[in-house]
Amino acid sequence: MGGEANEGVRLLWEPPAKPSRGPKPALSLERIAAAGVEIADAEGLGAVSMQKVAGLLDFTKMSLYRYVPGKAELVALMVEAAVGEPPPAVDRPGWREQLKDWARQLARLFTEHPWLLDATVGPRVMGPKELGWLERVVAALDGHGLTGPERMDAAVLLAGHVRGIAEQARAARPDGSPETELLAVLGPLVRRHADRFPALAAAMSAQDGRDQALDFGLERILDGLEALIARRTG
Amino acid sequence: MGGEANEGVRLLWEPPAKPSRGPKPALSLERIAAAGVEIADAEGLGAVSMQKVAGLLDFTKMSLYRYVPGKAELVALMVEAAVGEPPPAVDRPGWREQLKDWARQLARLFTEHPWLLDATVGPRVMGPKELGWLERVVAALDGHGLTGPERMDAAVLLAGHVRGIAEQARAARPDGSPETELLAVLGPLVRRHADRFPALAAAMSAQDGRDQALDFGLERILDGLEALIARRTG
DNA sequence: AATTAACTGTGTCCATGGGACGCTATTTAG
DNA sequence: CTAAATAGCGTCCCATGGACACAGTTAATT
Repeated sequence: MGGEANEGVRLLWEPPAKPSRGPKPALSLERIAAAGVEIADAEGLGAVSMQKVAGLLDFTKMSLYRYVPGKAELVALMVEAAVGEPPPAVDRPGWREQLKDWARQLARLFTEHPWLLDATVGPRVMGPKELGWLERVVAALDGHGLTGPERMDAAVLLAGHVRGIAEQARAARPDGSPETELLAVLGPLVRRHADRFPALAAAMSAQDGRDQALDFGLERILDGLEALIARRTG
Repeated sequence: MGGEANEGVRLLWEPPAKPSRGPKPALSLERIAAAGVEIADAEGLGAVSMQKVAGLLDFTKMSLYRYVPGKAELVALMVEAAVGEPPPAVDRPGWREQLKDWARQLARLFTEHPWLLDATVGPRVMGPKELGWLERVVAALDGHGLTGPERMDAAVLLAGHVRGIAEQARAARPDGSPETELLAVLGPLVRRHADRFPALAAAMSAQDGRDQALDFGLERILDGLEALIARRTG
């Protein structure tokens, strides 16, 4: 319980100020985070343990604690490493294109690192890179008559949608994981209990490409924002 | 790894068919799930262990395994118990009011059981109650010109938004938890690096009630859906 | 009523996980 | 050259999820 949140903040926001005396560190936060990401990409966040990360680097578990206060901070570093610098603003001018591009980039991120979904639940301190992403989307909405909180709310709305879609996409993926692909089990379940879930049974009858869901919600959100912006500026 | 997903499905979807011979079970899935929910409500999902749940019921850890194949299934039962029967459709007629009410109810659920946010990440089998909630929202959209997949996508969109808001609300809550309330740490951070996050710094300058965020996104989504429906039916 | 099969609750054991602590080796400021 | 500071490591502890075998209990069958 004594995680001392301040430590985590410093680790994410301030370069670790290399010491003058003593042996040279053989590791670095970057290498440690990269090793964690590698494991998480391959086997999921659950497979990331101090042991495994250290093992991948040919060090012992306890060595890592010279660099990282605890596992929570390791995961935070992994998130920053995986998120990376926010993609440069696309040169197309409209806010709508900007947001659409941003959402697609974010979706790609969740596809490449599905464990980000697990690593970014719950109260946590965001790092500069993650905040950079947020900055990008809020900036894209500048100067269209929305208030500050409204711009933030719009960002949360967009991010929440992408998250939801990514989660659903992950569940549907075969993955090689022992999870009998969820759709394969949920579909028959709904059909077997069609009396209790008539609307679901009807809605699930048609099959279509999965990527539709991202764009569908995206267009709805953008339409809604456009309506508000028109009301404000017109 | 041998979780045998089928077991979990049966546990959620088929009543456990009480045996004819042998001693009467002193416990029940309901009591076990309730105990788990009690602990999670009080101390978070991380505090839920077989030991603690069993201890709360004055049983030993291993007794639970007579009822539940493993911890994953325990959590699934807890989710079903916490989610409860979907709220009855409100009697106001419009789909818009229906969806608004549904979203608010879901938000209330996440407020009362914040650990639901942790328990409902990642691929998992949904129980009948959870599917009942989904059914409600899909049903509300019946007969307005949307295709089946579109209705599903709309549901995911709405649920994703509520989730995102709930997550953000939880992070802002003081909680008594040792987490230095995130906003209190993130605000100054953004302000200190205002050069790197100009849009964020500007957007965060104004403070307002937190509940705005839920309704803001909700109205945007509903506006977007309304535009689509108008296009389809008009 | 006696037998027996099925079932319940439990005690013991193991592997894995995060983390505390102290020791030794190394490097550089003075 | 010496001493302070720091790096990596070995050992220990505790909590957790779970396997497994065992003894007590109950009801269907004989």
